[in-house]
Amino acid sequence: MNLLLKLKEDFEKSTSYVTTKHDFYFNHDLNCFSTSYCLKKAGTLSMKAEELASDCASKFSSNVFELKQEKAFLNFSLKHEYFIEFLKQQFSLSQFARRVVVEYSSPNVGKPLHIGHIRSTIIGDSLKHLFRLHGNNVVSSNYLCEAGTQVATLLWSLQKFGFNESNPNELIEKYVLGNKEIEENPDYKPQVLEIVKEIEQGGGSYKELLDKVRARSIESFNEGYKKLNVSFDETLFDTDFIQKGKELVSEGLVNGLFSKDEGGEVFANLEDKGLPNLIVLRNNGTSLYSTRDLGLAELRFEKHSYDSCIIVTASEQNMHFKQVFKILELLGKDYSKNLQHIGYGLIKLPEGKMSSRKGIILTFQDVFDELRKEVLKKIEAKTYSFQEKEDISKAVAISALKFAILKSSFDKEIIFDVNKVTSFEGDTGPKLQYNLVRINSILDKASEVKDDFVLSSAEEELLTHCSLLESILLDCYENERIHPLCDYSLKLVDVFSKYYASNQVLNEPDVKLRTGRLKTIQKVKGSLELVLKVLNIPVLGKM
RNA sequence: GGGCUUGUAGUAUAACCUGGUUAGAACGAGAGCUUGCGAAGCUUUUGAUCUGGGUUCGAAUCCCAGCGGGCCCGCCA
Repeated sequence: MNLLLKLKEDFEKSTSYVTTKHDFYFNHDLNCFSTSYCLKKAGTLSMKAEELASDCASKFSSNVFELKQEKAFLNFSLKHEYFIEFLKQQFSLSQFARRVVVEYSSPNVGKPLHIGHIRSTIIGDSLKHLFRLHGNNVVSSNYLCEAGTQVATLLWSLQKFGFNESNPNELIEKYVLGNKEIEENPDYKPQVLEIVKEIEQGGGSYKELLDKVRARSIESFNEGYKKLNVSFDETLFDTDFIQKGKELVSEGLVNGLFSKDEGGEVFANLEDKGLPNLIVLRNNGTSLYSTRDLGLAELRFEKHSYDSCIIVTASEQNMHFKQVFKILELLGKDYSKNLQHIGYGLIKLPEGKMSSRKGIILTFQDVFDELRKEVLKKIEAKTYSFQEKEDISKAVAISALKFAILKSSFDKEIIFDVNKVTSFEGDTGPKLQYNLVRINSILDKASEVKDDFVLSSAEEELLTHCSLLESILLDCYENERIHPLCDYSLKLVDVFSKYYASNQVLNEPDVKLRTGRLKTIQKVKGSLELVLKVLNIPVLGKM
C-alpha cells in the first residue's frame, strides 16, 4: 500500500476537501505524515487556518491513520492495527503498462570503459530495474559508436604504426599516438576522413582491421559489464543505421528544413525555433553524431514502438539532443514527443576533465581494482576462504561504486576522487550490505518465527520507515531519478542501526515481543532487498 | 555575446520541482561506548543556505538583478 496515496484518499473522503498529492509528506523530525493544507487553503475558504485544521480534525477518519492537530498543522501517525496488517503483506508497487527504451553506457569502439561511461551505465541500469518493478516493458539498449573520426583515427594509427595484439592497452595507446601524430601533421587529416568513408560503406579495405578492433573492444566492454552485473537487451552499431540517418537528411533537404552551405555541408535551420543550427552531414557526405542519432531514433521506433525512449548521457550533450528531438518533430515524426534525454553532470578527476584523446583517463578497471584492494585490506584478518574473499571484495567494490554514483542527483557534477570512494565509512553501499548481513545473521540463528506477537513503539517506528518505501519508489519512478531511494535507504539503515544497538532480538525473554522483533527485522530485510534490487547491488551472506 | 545548468558547515551532500512545524544525514575534528544477536556500528560536541531586492502570514525553496563554477553554441561525440 502506498501510504501517501492512501492518506490523500482517506483525507478527501472523510473531510470532502480536495487536495493535491503534494499536500502530504512524511515528516522525519516528527516521525509522522503531515500536511500544511490548512495553511494554504484557509485564505481561499475565508477561514482561519487553525479553524480549518480543527474542522478537518473533527471530520477525518481512517482505518490506517490517526490524526493529531498541531495548531494549523495536521500530523498523522500510523495506527497500531496497521502495523499488524503491514507485517502480513508483501510490498505492492503501482503498475504501469508502458513500453520504454533506455539507452545507456554507449562507449566508443576502440576505447576503454572509463568512469564517465560508468555513470551512464549505472544510472541507466538502475532506471531499468526501477521501471521493470513498476510494470514497464523495458528494452535496455547500448549504442556502440564505430563510425566516427575516433575509430578512423585509431585504424589509421594501427595501420601506420602496427598492431601489437599482445599489448592489453594497445588500442588506447595507439589512439593517443595517432591523435598526437595528426595534430602535428594536419596533412594526415584527409586520410582519416577517407577511412571514415570506408567504414560507413562496410569497412572496405579496413574491414578486417575493424572487425578485430571491434571484437577486442566488445570483449573488454563485456568484462566490465559482467563485473557490474549489467546487461543489455540490444546492442546497436551505428553502421546499422547511418543509412537511415542519411535518408532523413535527404527528406529534410527536400522539404526545406535543411540547407546546404557554401562549404557543402548540410545543416538544419533551427534559429527561428530558438535553437542553434545543427550540422547534420559533412561536405564529403559522411555522417556525424547528429546524423546517426536521427537514424537511431527512427530505427528504434520501428523496432520497439516505444511510449518513451530515454537516452542517458553526460549533460554536455543537452543541447545536441534538444536539437535532434526538435528536428525529428519538424520532420513530422510523432515519436519525437516520446524522446527524452537525461543528462548527468560530468565526472571529473581531481586533476580536471578527462580526455581519452590525450590519454587522461580513469578507467573502470582502475577504479574497480583500487576498490577491491581496499576491501581486501579490510577483511584481511577474517577467516574466510580465498574464494570467499574474492567474492566479497568484488561485491563490496561494486556496491561502493554504484552507491557513490547513484546517491547524488544526476545534474550534479562529480569530482571523482578514488580515495574518497574507497572509504567505506558512512553513507555508502557497503553500509546497506552490512546491515543486511547483520539482519540475516540474526534470522539464521532464530528458530521458526511464530504467529503470536506484540510490537513496542521501537518496532513501530522502524516499521513506519519500512512502510514509506512504496511512496519513495513511486516518486522515483514518476520523476525518473534514483537518489531519493538512496537517501531513503540510508535513513532506514540509520534507524535500524540505532534500534539494533538498543534492542536485543534473540535474547529477548518475552516470547511475543521476540517474535514481534523478528518479524520487524524481516520487514527491514525485505525493504533493503528491494532497494538493492533497484540499485542492482549484490546481497551478501557475509562480509 | 547568447543558451542551459549549478552555488547549503573545512570537504562532499539532502531538502528546491510541489514554499510550512527545530535545514537532515555523512566525511573531517574532539570526547565516550564491545563478559550484548557482526563495532563497516552506537552515543555525544562542533559547524552551513553566494549577495541584494521582490512576492508571501511564512522563502534554502518562487520571481528579478548581481557575483562565482561547469557545459554548449558550424562539419568531435
